[in-house]
Amino acid sequence: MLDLRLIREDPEAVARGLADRGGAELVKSVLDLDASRRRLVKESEELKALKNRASETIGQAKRRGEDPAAEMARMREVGERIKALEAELQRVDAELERVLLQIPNLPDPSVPPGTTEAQNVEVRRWGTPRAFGFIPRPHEELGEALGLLDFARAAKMAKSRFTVLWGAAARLERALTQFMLDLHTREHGYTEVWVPHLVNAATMQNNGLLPKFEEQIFKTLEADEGRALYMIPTAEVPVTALHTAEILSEPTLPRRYVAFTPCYRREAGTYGKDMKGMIRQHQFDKVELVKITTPAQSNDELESMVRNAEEVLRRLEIPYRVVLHCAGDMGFQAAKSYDVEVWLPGQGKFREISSCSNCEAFQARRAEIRYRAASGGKVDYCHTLNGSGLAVGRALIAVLENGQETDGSVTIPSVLRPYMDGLVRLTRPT
RNA sequence: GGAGAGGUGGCCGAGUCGGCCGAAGGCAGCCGCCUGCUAAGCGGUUACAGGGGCAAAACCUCUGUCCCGGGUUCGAAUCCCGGCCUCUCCGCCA
Repeated sequence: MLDLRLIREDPEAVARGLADRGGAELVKSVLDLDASRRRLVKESEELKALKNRASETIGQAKRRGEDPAAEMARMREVGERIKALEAELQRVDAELERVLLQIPNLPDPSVPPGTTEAQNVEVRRWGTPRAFGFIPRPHEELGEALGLLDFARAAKMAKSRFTVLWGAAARLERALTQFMLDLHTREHGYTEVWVPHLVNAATMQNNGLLPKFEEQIFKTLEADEGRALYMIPTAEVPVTALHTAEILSEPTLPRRYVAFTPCYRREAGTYGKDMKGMIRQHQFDKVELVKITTPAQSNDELESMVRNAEEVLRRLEIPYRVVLHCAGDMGFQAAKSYDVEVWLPGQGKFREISSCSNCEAFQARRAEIRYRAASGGKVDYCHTLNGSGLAVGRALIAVLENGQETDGSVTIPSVLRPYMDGLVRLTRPT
């Protein structure tokens, strides 16, 4: 959610910032609603002040043994008027919030303009794709041939976009997870947290996922609809929510958290897209990085977060590139975001394996995550950042495709072998 | 799931038959004084949000907030209803 005050004070700048991402047309209605809201607040507060003063004198009169009946009757009427004003105010507030929730975050000044993927900017590349000497196969072929990935059985018990991992593949999933968590906790200074995988509607809304992305999220069925829980589409949701409605002290910032959770996504509207293999699943594992910082720290912390995500692929010795999103290609909550794209020889292209975003105060404002400045004691909103460090399923794909050999076996990156009892190669079990 | 108890400021804790309670007292923090010794004493001070005034900061003022949401009342931390959470006992359970 954007700062209402900013919209009020400089609506043109806000509209300009939103030009590439949509929502600019909503600025006008925010302004109108805000104006009527303030009118209503003013009037009802004046009446309340009047009423409070009168109640005071009524109390005093009663204690003196007088009968302030006339005054009481008058205040009864004032009370009715206040009630009416508040009903109207509630309506306007709800509408204002509804509109505000539709507006995406403002891009950081360093974000390139543009409306589509084509205007994203590649910032750097690392590693050289292997020369295979044969045509590298996509992971789903490799995995099925090795008896490690089982799409048919997953579809039988659930539906498409689910996968069963057998034996060494299941182990590899766990090894990757463990490796990433160890790297981030031991070397990058993150604190590991374990969090709920189902959260309430308020938490989803504070994050920015509701109401905009309701159709992308799995939801539990409750007799009382208002108490439904949502399966997290990413650990970003519960981890960022950790400090909801808290005031953190500046010296404890930045907070750096890492969490491992499964992620659940409906993938509505992606029919036909990435249907093969386990690129796009309803359920996948992810190691997520979250930071809570002061406004001054956040952009530096974004840079180091991307580096932390990249480091995973460097240690796995898998090529990748880093892309800076243009304004129009960013997620709803992001002010600036980088994708790390891993090289997938089976597809012959780079595919997103991590997305690191600085949401600035967009989420913090909704969730009321604040900090008290070390000097001066001022309270202000924190900035929140999140990034995958990394998507485990896609990392597994990358390991399979990049490590494949002529005979269809797969060489395991050396950094993972300690987590696999020293296993060097995945081969077809005999 | 059943029965009971409870949710007050950074923490502890008091709030009578609803008014003078944004809330006693203690602790902690901050500022100052005093003191010359690893401490104590004295005085003051310390919540958050929103609106208005101000070019703005300081500041002034109003409103709201004693778990949350409704209600009763001229007036509610105090009464009523609903919800959430915590604790104890029982049941069930990985």
